[in-house]
Amino acid sequence: MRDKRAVTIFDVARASGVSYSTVSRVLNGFAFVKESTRQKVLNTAEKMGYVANLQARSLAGGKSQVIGLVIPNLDEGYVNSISSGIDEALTKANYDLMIYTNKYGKEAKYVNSIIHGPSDGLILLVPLIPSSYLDTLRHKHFPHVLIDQIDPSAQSSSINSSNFQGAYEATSYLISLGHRRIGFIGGIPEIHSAQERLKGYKQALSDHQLAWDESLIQTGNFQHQLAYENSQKLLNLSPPPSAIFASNDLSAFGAMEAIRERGLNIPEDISLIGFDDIPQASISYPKLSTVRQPLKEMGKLAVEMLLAQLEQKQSQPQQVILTTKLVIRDSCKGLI
Amino acid sequence: MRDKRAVTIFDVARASGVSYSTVSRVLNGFAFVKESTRQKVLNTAEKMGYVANLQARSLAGGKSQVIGLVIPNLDEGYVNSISSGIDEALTKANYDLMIYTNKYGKEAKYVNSIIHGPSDGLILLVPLIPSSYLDTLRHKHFPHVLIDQIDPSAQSSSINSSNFQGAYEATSYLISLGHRRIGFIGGIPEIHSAQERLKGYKQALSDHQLAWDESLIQTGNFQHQLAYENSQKLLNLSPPPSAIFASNDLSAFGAMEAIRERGLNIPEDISLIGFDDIPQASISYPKLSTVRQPLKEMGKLAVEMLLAQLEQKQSQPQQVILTTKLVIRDSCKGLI
DNA sequence: GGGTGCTTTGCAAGCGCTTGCAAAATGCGG
DNA sequence: CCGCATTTTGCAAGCGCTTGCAAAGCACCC
Repeated sequence: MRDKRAVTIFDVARASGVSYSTVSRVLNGFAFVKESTRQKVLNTAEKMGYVANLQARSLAGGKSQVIGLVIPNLDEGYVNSISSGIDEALTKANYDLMIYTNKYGKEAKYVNSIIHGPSDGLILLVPLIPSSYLDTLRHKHFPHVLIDQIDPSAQSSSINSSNFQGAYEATSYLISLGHRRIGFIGGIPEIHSAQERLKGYKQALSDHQLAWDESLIQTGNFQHQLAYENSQKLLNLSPPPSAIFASNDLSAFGAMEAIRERGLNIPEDISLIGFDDIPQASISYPKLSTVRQPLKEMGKLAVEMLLAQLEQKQSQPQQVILTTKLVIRDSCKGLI
Repeated sequence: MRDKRAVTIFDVARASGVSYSTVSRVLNGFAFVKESTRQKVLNTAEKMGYVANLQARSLAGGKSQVIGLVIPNLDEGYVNSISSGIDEALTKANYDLMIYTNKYGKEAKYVNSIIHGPSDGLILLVPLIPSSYLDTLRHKHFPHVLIDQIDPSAQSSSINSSNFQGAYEATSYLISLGHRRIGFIGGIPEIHSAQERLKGYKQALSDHQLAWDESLIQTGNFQHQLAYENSQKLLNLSPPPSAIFASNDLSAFGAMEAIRERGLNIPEDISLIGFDDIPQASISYPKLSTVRQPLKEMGKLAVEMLLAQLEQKQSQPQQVILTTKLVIRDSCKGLI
């Protein structure tokens, strides 16, 4: 079994000749502690190798220095890039990270255990979250931030990127290249970002006086496999589209596979553009043109907003929208 | 601020007319509780929406149901696949996951805080870990499992895959295809798995009476960029190798890029094989032949071994080696 | 030298839970 | 129906920490 004996504030207190509450106050950066005392305590603590017991601290009503992160899963590029940004920011702020995975579609019924868990706050990076979940969070005044999710009531802080705008630009770019029949592979229809991307696509078409053709629009799920199948359908149309806009990079890769299977070349025979700019996009072949979401940035910002809540600096929920950027690489080409 | 009021065992105890310690025992699956009492308590707890306060439980000496995972970072395919396996197994066993990132090379000086943190046990998925770190873990009898790491003293449980064997097979496969000049892109030389893969490569060559040529062996770091540069060097040799074996898939993708930049085709002009079989390998172009490590499996097994330790079922450290498997896809071709 | 108004420190209680120990129930044989 | 061995239960202490409250120090003034 695990040995638990460790240096406690009592030990530190004894060693530095003060009371344990003074030690506690020093450790928590409390005011009203004489500077000389503070130094003395800090030194002995350091010397004795004191390390705070976070569960005790948390139990007693203090902060646990743990932030929870709810994500759909651990092995998806998009989520990982954001998580990585979160992790970096958290590390810098001296917080630990607790990860709760929650597969798409699986009821997120664990709010309660999370709230009663060690986390001081929660970052939700799950696109489809039941509103009951959010209600609980708000009702208990549990600090949280939403990523890639719109809160219709605007009662929770959230971070999104300009999905509409990005999709609009991507589509416009294809149009400017001369494409007129542009296939669209959507994401999960219930998800806000997916809806926005579709809207952006449609808007760009109509702004350029192009009627959009329902048969060119495929409903997807942000995954490789379905995008692959959807692309096959697109390719079966006559005439097939001369370009495809996939709602995320993963789907774009699915499209790539389908296109290649037909013996077609990207971008010579068909142009392809994605959304996200996950790391793979820049090392695929051909390198994928895509709409970049500032993924790490989103994670970092989420942490900042959450910590601001924790420090009571910011009480009003904020809705932030980060701008996307068209990244042109090698997967699109002008129509001759 | 966060509202903390929650249902405690006292509430449950009162409501079901027993003492709080009885409730505690029921909740912990203790023997010596009358079946009828158990049922009654369980029911009221359920009804009242009781959820255990893990920090309190852990403070009081119980289990926290949290496992710590130390990984280099959050956005790398190989690590994520394993982590994903860990997460699934943990979820199934009703444990939560605490993630500690620890960039390659950065001193892992946080053992102490982890040990004093909420984790009941620790999985270390960091290839380069200072032995002082391990010493602390062992000294404190803190349950832990190593992944992809050899413990020379065999005092810690560890999980590895057959790196030597896998590299041997990959190389032999290339040889059987007629290749004689096979470039090798290594991993971080200090890391055991990297060493084993190099050994496997060399052994395969010498078993086939091929002298190995130092200029064909490049020292890498498992990353895309360096592999790209190393591949350029390889390609500059005269004659260049007709095949390249990269120590991991990420490096293989770096090689792909370099090869393509020369206007060469894979596998027509040059064959390429990787190691790991991360998800991208099967959707790249061409699809990458590689040596599959059972990544998820490794994660799952790590959890099992750790939980066995926690339940004191297994006290002897175990060293497990999982077998790799050659996965032949489209990136290798016989020499004409 | 005593009073006043700070600043600094210490004590005690309590966060929600586990667990050793002792007390209460229960069962069984006689 | 009693005594004794077991099975169940309850009590108290304690895990390491925060924090309200009160006591102690201290500087300064009259």
